Amino acid sequence: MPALPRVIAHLDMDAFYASVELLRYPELRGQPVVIGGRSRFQPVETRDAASGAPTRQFFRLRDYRGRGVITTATYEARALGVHSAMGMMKAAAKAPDAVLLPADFEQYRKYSRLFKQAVRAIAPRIEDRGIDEIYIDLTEVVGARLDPAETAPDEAEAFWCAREVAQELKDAVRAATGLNCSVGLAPNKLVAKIASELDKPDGLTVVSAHDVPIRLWPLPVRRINGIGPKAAERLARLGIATIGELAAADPRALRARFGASTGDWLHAAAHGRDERPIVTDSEPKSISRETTFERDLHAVRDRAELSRLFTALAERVAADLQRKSYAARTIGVKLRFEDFRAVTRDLTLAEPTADAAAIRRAAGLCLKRIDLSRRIRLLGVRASALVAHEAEADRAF
DNA sequence: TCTGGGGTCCTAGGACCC
DNA sequence: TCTGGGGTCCTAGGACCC
Repeated sequence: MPALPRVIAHLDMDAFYASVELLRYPELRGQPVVIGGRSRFQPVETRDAASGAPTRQFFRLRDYRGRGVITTATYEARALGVHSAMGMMKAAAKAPDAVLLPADFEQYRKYSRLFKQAVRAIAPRIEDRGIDEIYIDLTEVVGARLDPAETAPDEAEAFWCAREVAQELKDAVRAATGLNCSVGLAPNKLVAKIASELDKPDGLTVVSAHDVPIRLWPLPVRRINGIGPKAAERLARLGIATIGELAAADPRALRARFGASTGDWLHAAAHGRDERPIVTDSEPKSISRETTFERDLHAVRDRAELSRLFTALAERVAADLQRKSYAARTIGVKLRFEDFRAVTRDLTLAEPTADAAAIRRAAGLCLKRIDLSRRIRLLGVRASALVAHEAEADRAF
């Protein structure tokens, strides 16, 4: 029996948070809409002065005051130059009339479960990559559909069949949620991820191994998942801007500049090579809560407020641990100062805990090891070295 | 008026052990 | 030219991703 060619899909929901909001507020369809900022910018339900008909009053980006970044923007807002991770005030300068909505993660998680269920019903081998994207191993689904009399299915046939499956996945997601997604099909995760972005929104894009030079090589190196701003900058200094230029670079030179492991990875990635398997189940490694203050706080002058916020964070971490049935052996804190520099401290305990008071105590010990003379803009509490923790009720028997 | 919140993975040094 | 060498745990920071 010949080995089936591997077929991996990357499925990415289109402007996910914003699209979920448009289901709730269909009157905003076609308008620039951004999600982000503080939760007080909720739409206000009112009545039309003349007719008495109920209407909604939305905040506009120009109304926003305070800290925060854009989480998601509709394609209409992106056309105005607004992108996720952009500061709210900068976005407001570009698109003052864009409608502003605060994030509603409970709602997004609900739609996330819905679309993943719809996919799982067709193709069960799924790797979760966050709330709005997944990898899917379609190898066996495709193998089961190909003619069993076929002795040696080739890559072209496999992708022909996979394209049909992918269209079914898109239809099923749409039926379950009313939302569009984009799918990339490729021999591995790395290429599938890039492929899913090529025809967004509502795309379905195949990039086979044979297509890599035509489809991938003209793209900037930043499109490779794992090459961020720092690596792209270092590559640019070597005169490497595109994936093709990276593919043509001397592997020995890459190893010399980036180290053996990263150098080899860069070379393989540029050639579209990636053997990583689909990981269908994984345990969390850490659970954390953090908050950026409306204004920078001082350890002495704002002691009471900081202490209250610190306790609240510890309590939220404890609640998250208990809800997910984990206990943590390591507790840590994170601070960001007014100059945006971040520091972390952590402490490993003798016994794992999920208790709010114990977490607060350990976090307090961590905090004592930090110089608190500068003003603070962010405070966080983190639990790691997690161990599965039976609920008390279960353990009693 | 700069720059969220929740994560993962990697590196690197020191402690400690055999 | 010598100063042994692995392995694991803990801690801190940083790059990167969604």
